[in-house]
Amino acid sequence: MTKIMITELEGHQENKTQKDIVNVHVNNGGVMYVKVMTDEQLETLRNQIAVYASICEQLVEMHKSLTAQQDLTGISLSLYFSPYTCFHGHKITARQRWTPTAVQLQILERIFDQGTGTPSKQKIKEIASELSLHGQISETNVYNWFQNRRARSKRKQLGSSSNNAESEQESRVAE
Amino acid sequence: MTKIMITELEGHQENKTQKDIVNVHVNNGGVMYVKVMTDEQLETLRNQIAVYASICEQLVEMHKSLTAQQDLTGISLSLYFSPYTCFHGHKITARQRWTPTAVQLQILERIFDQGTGTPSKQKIKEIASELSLHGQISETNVYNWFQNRRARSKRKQLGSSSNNAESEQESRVAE
DNA sequence: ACGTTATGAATGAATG
DNA sequence: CATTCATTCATAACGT
Repeated sequence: MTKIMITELEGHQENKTQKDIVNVHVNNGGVMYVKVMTDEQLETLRNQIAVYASICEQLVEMHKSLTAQQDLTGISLSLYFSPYTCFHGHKITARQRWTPTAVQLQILERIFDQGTGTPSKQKIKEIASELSLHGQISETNVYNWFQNRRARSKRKQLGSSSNNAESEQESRVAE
Repeated sequence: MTKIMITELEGHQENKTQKDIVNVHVNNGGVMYVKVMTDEQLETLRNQIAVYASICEQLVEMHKSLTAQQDLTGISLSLYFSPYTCFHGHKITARQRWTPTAVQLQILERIFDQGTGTPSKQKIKEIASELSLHGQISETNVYNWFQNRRARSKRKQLGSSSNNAESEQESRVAE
């Protein structure tokens, strides 16, 4: 039976409608930060994941049938996923600025985490080449990404190390 | 200051591997059940969703190449969904966002109007420090505020003068 | 309750 | 690199 004392931070707002992910002190032993969420929020998360699961399944099915029979001219597109759930704005916009796809991001993060800090020119070329398999990308994009990523992770470091006394006041949700 | 007593349900597990979303009693007023999760767990959820996103994209790619090869008439699945969608930067949480109090806003506006445009790092610190007397605030908040304030006041200028650019929140038609 | 607007925050790119 | 700018997403606030 673990008891946790939750003290709501920043009481500067009277009518907090449903801001309810708060930081939490665990007072048994150390100090541990956890999130608190309502059933509703958790439900939302579950739904989001469920939607993905559903989409994935449908796509897999689709792919299977496609590869199985080649002559299916009328594949019923019953596999519409209703985009309103998770993808609230399925705009068909042509963005002018590059946005990494999920796959690309994953790869980039992985490389970044390997700590091989400096991405040499050669390296950049390679990465860009690999990433181009998963979507439009240029070497400049890769370069910028690493620049920004490093800078921002650094900034985060400094910011958090400022004054971490145990005062319950601090400890805003990490950015 | 709301105090919440968390008692872990079914304490039949010592080494809580990662089943540790527990129910919670709120003892102020009514009884409210919420879940508690560590950052780590939240991260896990995020990753799960990210993985789904990744898989989905890959599947879409697969499908695209398949349909491309085989000239399947009428099967143009526009499976495109914006990568921005739900987890812009893998953020899932209902992020709580800072909202300046009236007093804070007043002060900020005043400083902004003084035209001392660039708020240096040091300045930011001071301002944040002062504003913290009037409510929860972080240096990042201050930084962002000035950033946004400047950008938007500038945009307004431009918009009113010559051709009216689209408002900030438009959605542009695809290519 | 629900759609709109205002605005805090995230981030790709540019600039020094 | 360090900062700044520009654009866009996401949501608090607000009107209906």
